[in-house]
Amino acid sequence: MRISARADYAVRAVLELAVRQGGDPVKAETVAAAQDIPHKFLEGILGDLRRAGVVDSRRGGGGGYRLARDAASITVADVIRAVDGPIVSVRGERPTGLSYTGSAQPLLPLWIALRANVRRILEGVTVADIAADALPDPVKELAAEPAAWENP
Amino acid sequence: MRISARADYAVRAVLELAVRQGGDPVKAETVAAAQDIPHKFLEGILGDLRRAGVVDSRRGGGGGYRLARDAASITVADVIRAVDGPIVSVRGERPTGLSYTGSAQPLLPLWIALRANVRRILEGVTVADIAADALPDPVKELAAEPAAWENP
DNA sequence: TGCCTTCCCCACCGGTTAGGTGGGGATTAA
DNA sequence: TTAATCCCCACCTAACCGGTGGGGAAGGCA
Repeated sequence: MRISARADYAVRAVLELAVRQGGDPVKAETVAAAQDIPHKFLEGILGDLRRAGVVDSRRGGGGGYRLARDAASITVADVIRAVDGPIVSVRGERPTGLSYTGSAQPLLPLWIALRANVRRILEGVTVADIAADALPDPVKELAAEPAAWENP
Repeated sequence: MRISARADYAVRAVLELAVRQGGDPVKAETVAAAQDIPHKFLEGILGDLRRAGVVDSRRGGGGGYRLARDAASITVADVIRAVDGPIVSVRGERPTGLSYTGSAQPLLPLWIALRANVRRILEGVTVADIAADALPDPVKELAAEPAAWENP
């Protein structure tokens, strides 16, 4: 279960747009420098985010990117789906597309529960939350447990 | 966030050993046929599980595999770690190995919380639970929500 | 002692993905 | 008209995923 570089970069890019909200559009180059993301790679990511309706763009001098809607209405799940597609997959398929037989049958509800649990986090945190350094309480509680920081 | 074929196969293989517990060792070929897993591919997976101390093996006629300990003490997380390494990674690294600066700083606790949440599921479900078709209540509740079955 | 069975190790392989780069065209502001 | 900026496409290398094949090592049995 890996968070890809694209996903990580995308969240950071959107975040960078969020904290510069209100002013002029922000150039891809500016975002790239601020977050230390390869410029051309970031352009592809921003293209995905635009097609998904997360950001808006304007070309030409003084152009750049800005959020397409309020930061409080953009969840981390939105961003990740925009660049990576489905959040959780098993062997490349959505859990609902699987079929198990015999004793393996309870595996399906297990994967479904896992996905629901992941969504609970990623759909419950907005870009505004992160920008304000104010993660929702349930998330803060999870991160506060010392065990969560251990690598078993 | 994908569950690899290796992980899926590994859980199903261990499960197959669990339901045949008590008798003779089970041949890889038998597990492969029962769970429709490519035989040679499965052998590699069983090797990983053996090295991780999840299963025991015996060679020669009448040989095969069996669980190394009680099914109730083997969690799904144990099995997945045995074949795929760390459960959650960001850009190939463990979350604790990351460093974010500036406005992206709250990303670290977010990934940590995400990992903790995933672990809660995978470490909370044992092979015995699945074999008995008796998933823990919290998992059952998650899977019972209709929204968990939708593909947004 | 052979012989059969089964695991065990290693090498390889084709296709996909991840991560990244480069060039040039389209659009817009000044 | 010119400079800036996004936009699209092609490409590239390395790694990974899923899978296969051959042969050797260990164990049971006659």
